[in-house]
Amino acid sequence: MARLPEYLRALHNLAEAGDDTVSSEGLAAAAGVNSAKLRKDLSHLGSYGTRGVGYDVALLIDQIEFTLGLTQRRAVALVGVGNLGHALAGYAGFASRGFRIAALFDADQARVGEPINGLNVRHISDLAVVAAAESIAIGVIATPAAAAQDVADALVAAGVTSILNFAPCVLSVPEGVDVRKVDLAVELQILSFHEHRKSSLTALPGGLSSPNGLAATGTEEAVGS
Amino acid sequence: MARLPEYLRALHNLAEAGDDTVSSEGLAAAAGVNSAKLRKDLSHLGSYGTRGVGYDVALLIDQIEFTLGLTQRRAVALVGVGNLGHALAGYAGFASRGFRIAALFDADQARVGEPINGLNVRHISDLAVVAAAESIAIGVIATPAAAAQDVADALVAAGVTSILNFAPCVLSVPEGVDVRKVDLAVELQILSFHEHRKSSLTALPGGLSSPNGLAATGTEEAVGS
DNA sequence: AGGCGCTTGTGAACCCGTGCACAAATCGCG
DNA sequence: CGCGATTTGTGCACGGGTTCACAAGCGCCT
Ligand SMILES: NC(=O)c1ccc[n+]([C@@H]2O[C@H](COP(=O)([O-])OP(=O)(O)OC[C@H]3O[C@@H](n4cnc5c(N)ncnc54)[C@H](O)[C@@H]3O)[C@@H](O)[C@H]2O)c1
Ligand SMILES: NC(=O)c1ccc[n+]([C@@H]2O[C@H](COP(=O)([O-])OP(=O)(O)OC[C@H]3O[C@@H](n4cnc5c(N)ncnc54)[C@H](O)[C@@H]3O)[C@@H](O)[C@H]2O)c1
Repeated sequence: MARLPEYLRALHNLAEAGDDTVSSEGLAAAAGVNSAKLRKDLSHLGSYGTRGVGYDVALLIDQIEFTLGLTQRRAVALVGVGNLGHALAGYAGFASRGFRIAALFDADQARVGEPINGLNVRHISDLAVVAAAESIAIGVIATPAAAAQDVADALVAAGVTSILNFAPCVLSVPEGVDVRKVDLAVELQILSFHEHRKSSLTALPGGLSSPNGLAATGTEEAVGS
Repeated sequence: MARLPEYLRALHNLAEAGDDTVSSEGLAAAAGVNSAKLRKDLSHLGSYGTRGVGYDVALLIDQIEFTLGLTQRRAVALVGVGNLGHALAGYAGFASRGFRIAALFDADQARVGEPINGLNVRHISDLAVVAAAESIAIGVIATPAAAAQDVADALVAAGVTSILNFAPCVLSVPEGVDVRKVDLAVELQILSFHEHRKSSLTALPGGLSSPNGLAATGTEEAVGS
């Protein structure tokens, strides 16, 4: 499930706080989900808590990390060392969550050779050999949208089977390759939609009729203090 | 629906390409979704295409932009001008998608006053007055996780009712405030899970038994060339 | 040792999103 | 003017995710 990383983060927080066991209720609150959902998710991966007491934090962390394939530190390639690429390359949060940025690539010769965070930017033409040498299976695209498809093709040709795409465009990849897209403008537009809905609602204080029957789903967070 | 922004982006691309009308099939392909789903989405917002011909691109853009509340250019506040915050502040994609970064905030006095992209960083204590003056309803949090809840509280107190959170933590906000979270490490971990699943599958070539019954949903992209 | 309270695991109902398939409608052309 | 090609809009069934609710199991305290 896509919620396992959230559980994992919450568990690490609990482990740092010194907790040894957690109840499903407590972990659900820390991860911001329903407790029944969490129990069902955890049961699906065969992890057994002990009734009456809860889950063993350290054991559960191991279970989830194994399920997510984080027992090995995975190497990722970052393509496009521009505005966003710099921030990503300098981000310490990846290393602490099971990943190692193994190589940086760019098409701009002026950027090639630039050292970032102890790593030198390499030219995109080196992608294939470096990916093979470092056994890179995950690629991150932080190039303009116009170049994203070409980069994706190059990544796939280099043996990458999972791609995280920051460019606002749809990628077409062969079967067996997974793509996840992160589009920040889309996130803001969804928030804007909520703003629009809210202001329409306050304009009609009785709430007689909502402006439409739409409901945005996804990464939504249920409110509540 | 959360897919409207995707449709909008695809429509803008089509408009730039000079197309006047689109079939649901064509737009669905450009947005990477099923055509029936797209038609149902569009029918939900009352937009009427003409049968036998398709949808009017310009009209549909207006319809979707109205539904998303993008008729007015919305002002957003960005809090935390660090590694990631710099990239966001310098990103041109927000302006072209209906948003205006109206103010930058940070707690670090060394950063206050720094000009970024024609905007000066202000101290977080100015948030309330600036938000009121600029009528800011959307806030972006790009601070460390430890500070995120405090920043969220300050944003809410300043009248912000929608928050985009980049810090890896759950925020608790009062009812009526919407929060969307973007966690890049989570995205990578989901990809890692897919990698793990794929490698387990190839290890058992017959595919007799999948390692578990999990299926990650969400921003997934259906493969296919 | 036995009972009691707490927590997990899960059965089942429910709800919603998804996709198929088709009727209705519109345009272009003869 | 009428017909066929094309495309929208939608009824309906299916599947999966979500939630409630409760039985089963475990530890602790007496
Ligand atoms: N900066 C942000 O905060 C932000 C936010 C959301 C989305 N994005 C998206 O992320 C992408 C990158 O944004 P940015 O602001 O970093 O842009 P940028 O122009 O600063 O950086 C793009 C980099 O990609 C490199 N590049 C171009 N073509 C390439 C190719 N074929 N192969 C390899 N490298 C290539 C360029 O040399 C440049 O260094 C864009 O698609 C943008 O829409 C950025
Ligand atoms: N850099 C990335 O690529 C990246 C990727 C994913 C997630 N993130 C997350 O984004 C957040 C920011 O990352 P970063 O790399 O930019 O960190 P950073 O340390 O470079 O920047 C954080 C900024 O927030 C400011 N800040 C701290 N406390 C504040 C407060 N109370 N009010 C206002 N400002 C405050 C700091 O002064 C600093 O300028 C982190 O939570 C990180 O986990 C970053």
